[in-house]
Amino acid sequence: MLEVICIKESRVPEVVIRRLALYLRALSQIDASESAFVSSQELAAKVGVTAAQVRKDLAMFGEFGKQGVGYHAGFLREEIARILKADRTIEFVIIGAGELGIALGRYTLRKYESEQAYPFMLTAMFDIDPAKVGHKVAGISVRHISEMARIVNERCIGMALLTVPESAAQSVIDLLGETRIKAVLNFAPTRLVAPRGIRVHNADVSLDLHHLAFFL
Amino acid sequence: MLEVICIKESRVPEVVIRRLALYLRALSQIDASESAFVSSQELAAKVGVTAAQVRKDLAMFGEFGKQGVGYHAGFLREEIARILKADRTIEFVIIGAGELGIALGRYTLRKYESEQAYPFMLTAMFDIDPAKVGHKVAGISVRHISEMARIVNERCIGMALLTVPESAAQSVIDLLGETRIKAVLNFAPTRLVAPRGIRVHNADVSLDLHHLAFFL
DNA sequence: TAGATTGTTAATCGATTAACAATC
DNA sequence: TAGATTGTTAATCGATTAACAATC
Repeated sequence: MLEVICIKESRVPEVVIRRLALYLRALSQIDASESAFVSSQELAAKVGVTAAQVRKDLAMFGEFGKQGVGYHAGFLREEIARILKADRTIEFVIIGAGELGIALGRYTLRKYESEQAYPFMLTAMFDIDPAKVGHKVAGISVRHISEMARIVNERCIGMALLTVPESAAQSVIDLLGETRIKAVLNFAPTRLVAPRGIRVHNADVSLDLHHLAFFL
Repeated sequence: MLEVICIKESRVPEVVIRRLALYLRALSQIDASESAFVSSQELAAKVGVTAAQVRKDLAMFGEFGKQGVGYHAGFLREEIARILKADRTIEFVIIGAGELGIALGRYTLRKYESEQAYPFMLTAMFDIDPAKVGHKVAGISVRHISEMARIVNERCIGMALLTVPESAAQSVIDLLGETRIKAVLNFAPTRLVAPRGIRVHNADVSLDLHHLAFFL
């Protein structure tokens, strides 16, 4: 007789992670001002989901509440931040120093400097165009793409924003396969074949526009 | 005996609409070059879903294929474009002429001018800052927010991109309640309470970053 | 203790996948 | 006709909601 030992593949649905980010944001807003405890009901109302869903989502990661009382807002915020790795500084790079890349670079750097708990720090920007190399974006120099792999690996950077033209996106992500980059946010309107070990999310404005136009 | 006439509330799941936009993009790419017909299998492979899903999605809107043959690529592209309202020019405005607003304005205008079938046309930009009013973005003048309602209504514009700071986003969308705007793409990192009849989608980079950081 | 709210199990709902008769 | 592929129905899967015992 064969006993199969099933390793509980603790698979967390994507939607749960996304909602966790919403809970974190809501908790960051109430923490200081209101009472020290929040119920799943209150948190749910702020985020726009059901109380049962809040409890279910949190239950995937542990027991954070007290029966009859609710969740300690500060503690829950810290725990969710830990789960989402937002309790440490996350360095990232931007590849593609066009208008969108520069706008996102300035935006995130400003947030990092002004918001206490904002964890994402832009560390470097890259472009293939020699005319752009050397240009400074909010204090960060744009470097040539050929330096990318070395710099990313030296500084152990795991995250990249991809703001290159559609035609360049696939070749850039192929380059990233040789680096420590593990997560990529792709702004190019194209489906990328990701190298093994790299997770790609798409932030495609054209797709959002098409989606919205359906409701006109 | 009472006969209940059930109006088939043709509720289309959000994910289906999103995939429709992906099918449209894939079809636009193959149309000219390859064979005139595509099977659900081929289309599925290009988009990264199953063939059954392609057929199921399309079946929600009609019968577009021929058994044993597949779908005529050009015809299917036109039909999906019609469903997504991408068969006509969709005028939209950008509210908030900061860096992100300007970058998105230039990006979409360039696409509109260079891509044959790109349906989204930026018609006006607005800001509350008098220093920004009058400035031109790729030929489009930035106007004061106080002119927004009048211009949007005169030109029957239904779509808006919201690129104002988080603190201003809710008051702007309240203003939109008085206009013909029906769909809003919100870039501010905050949940908006939409006026009746307005559909809001969020394009929140911070949320995407949190989501991705989970996988580091 | 009494009231409230969690964590969890069971019921429901909806979306995806598989399968196949219809038919080009 | 024979082979292929659709449109659709049934089976599966997974996520959401409801309900409630446990307990603060």
